[in-house]
Amino acid sequence: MKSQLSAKRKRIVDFIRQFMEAKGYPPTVRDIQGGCGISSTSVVDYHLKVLEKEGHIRRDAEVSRGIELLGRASSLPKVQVPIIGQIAAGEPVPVPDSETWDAAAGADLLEVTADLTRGRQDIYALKVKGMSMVDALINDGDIVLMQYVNTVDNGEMAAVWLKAEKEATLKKVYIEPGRVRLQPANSRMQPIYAEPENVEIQGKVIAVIRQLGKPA
Amino acid sequence: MKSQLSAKRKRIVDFIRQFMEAKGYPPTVRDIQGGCGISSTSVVDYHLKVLEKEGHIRRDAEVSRGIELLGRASSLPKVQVPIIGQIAAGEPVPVPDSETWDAAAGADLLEVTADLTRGRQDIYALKVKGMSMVDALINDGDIVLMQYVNTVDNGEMAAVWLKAEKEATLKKVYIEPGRVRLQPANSRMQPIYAEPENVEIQGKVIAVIRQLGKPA
DNA sequence: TTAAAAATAGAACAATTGTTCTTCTTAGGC
DNA sequence: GCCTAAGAAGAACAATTGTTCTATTTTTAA
Repeated sequence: MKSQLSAKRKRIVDFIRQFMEAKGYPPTVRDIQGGCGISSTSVVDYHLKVLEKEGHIRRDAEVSRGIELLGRASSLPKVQVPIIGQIAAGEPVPVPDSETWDAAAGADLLEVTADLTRGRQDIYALKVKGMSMVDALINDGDIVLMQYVNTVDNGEMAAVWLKAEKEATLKKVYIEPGRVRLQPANSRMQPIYAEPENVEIQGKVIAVIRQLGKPA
Repeated sequence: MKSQLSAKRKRIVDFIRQFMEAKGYPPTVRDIQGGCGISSTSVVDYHLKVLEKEGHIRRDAEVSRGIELLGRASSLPKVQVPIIGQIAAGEPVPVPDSETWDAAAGADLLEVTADLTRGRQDIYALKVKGMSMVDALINDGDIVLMQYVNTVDNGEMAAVWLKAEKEATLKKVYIEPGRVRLQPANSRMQPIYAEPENVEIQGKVIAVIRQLGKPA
């Protein structure tokens, strides 16, 4: 149902998008009139009616600024995730506290679409430092999205703190009788085993994001 | 400047957010009045004035629905990236064509925030199949964001098609005198060398996204 | 060329909607 | 109690803004 846009109507849609971005609310018919160099409000209304029929916008009758851009741009909400620190082999893993998710708290924020977090709560992010996690297929500089939990299901990847060794690592965790098996994500590599008392789950790994060719 | 919200004002802010999500445009004073069970428009105006002074919203005077939520919505635009196929060791790498970025073209779309693509154009995505890319620290099921280019700078990671071997791989590419060095991202591993005629750059790797614990 | 469809113009109207004014109630500090 | 500030109520007003009507021009198709 969504046919191709004529030049003028594409201009109108673009204008609505820009206006929305700049102001936070949609333009009026007269805003569009001025912004697109159209000489009458009735012409704007005419094109808006066509755009609605073609499925590019949705309009609410008799409602001021009652225009919504469709084209499934607005579907997925964004989530802001605080980057609370870095994870490195020899350092304790930063853990979120009650203030971590206060909007005011000024930490670095990463913005991701909600499909990455799948609507989960208590999400935070850590920046990976060093090459010690390559067995988990995680590189220096990667961002790991974490969920703050103290237990994980078998096979889920978690940030693990090995108390005796004072070492942080990212591994798939399997609870086995009398021991915990820590399995690298790279299944070609060998697991290591640890005493249950020696293992502290610091959080569950939800996703990994790597940007290549970063500036310094 | 952003003090804590009283119960009633928190309700108003939440209502504005929900209304915005549902309708695509902000509510009127009277919408808020009805939605929050307030008995007079002047009371709504009173609270909106306070919310603006406290920095939670921005208002445009004399403008209908002239309310913008601040704080969140740092308004990084989102980008829709088509997932045009999969990349596996023994298969040719899908390359985008002119129709790939037509909004209408129905392929799977991945939505990411623009900071991931850094505003680059001609971005597409591939789903990694198989374990053959683990030397690039890329796992089965990962999504790689690609930019459609035929040449890369030294050290950038690219999707490479080795014509003779009929094999696809993701490697860092270094042009050297008389040969091309293909270096795994895992720097502990050894590079391989190829004839320049045997190397076809299919695209540059911009980012890697991995979701853990996916449903089937 | 000619007729139909698409697009444009200008104006007037009516509904929506922000603003303001006055009065009243409630809550907390002294 | 008495005071001040915050909050609430209702109504009236004025600006904003969507809608509609008729007439005209341009484009498209036969």
